[in-house]
Amino acid sequence: MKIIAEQVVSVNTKEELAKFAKALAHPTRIEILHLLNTQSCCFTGDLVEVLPIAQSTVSQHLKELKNAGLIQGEINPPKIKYCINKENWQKAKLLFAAFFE
Amino acid sequence: MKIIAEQVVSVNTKEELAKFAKALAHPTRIEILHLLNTQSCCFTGDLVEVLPIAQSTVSQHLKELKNAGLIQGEINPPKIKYCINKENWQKAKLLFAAFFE
DNA sequence: AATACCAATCGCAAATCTACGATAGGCGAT
DNA sequence: ATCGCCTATCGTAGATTTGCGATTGGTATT
Repeated sequence: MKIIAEQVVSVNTKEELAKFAKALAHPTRIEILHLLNTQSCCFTGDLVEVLPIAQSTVSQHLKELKNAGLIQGEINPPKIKYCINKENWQKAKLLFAAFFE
Repeated sequence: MKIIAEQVVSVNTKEELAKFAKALAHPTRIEILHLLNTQSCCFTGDLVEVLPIAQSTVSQHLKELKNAGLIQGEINPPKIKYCINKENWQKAKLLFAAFFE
């Protein structure tokens, strides 16, 4: 057995990293995040216009990104404006950077 | 429409990033990569010993990491030694870093 | 040649993901 | 109150993922 037993990456970190990675594990979600990150914010309708998929599917992807904590929505009647959740974005950035050393 | 049309992230980059993210999208695979990255290399059996899952499942995870290009196996009869694929590891590191800015 | 060991693959079941159209709900404008 | 717009949710279908035990295949060793 040549594996060092001590757990250098905590269970929580490991799972948190996997959660963020899962959110990024689809080209559409990568694109959404990239658009939000370069555009500051935008409405669901704007995304639907740009992406080659149905509105309901876009909504689902947004929901996943929201659940992962990477974006947040703000009601701006009658639209909903989505932005990067900067706090968690930074967290994810640091986790990935640390993971890759 | 407030979205800038030009595609800053190419389709290929987008898909490559998603591919790497998918490989990282499971706590077990995060742990395997972390072990390999801190241990240089190790055998499948070593991983099976440490991870709380069946040998066949470990083998499956290793296969996915191999397919994503993040690890490589080298035959060392009668065992197989797995290592980080440094070239792609670096590539992934840079892609994630660029994505998060 | 027979045996033992290690790891990959097969076959299967359950769970999750992706996508869509249809429907529902919230809010402003008429 | 009604209409129209925007977005979330529902229901569903098909694909993919995750996990396991059992089996197979490859490589020393006996």
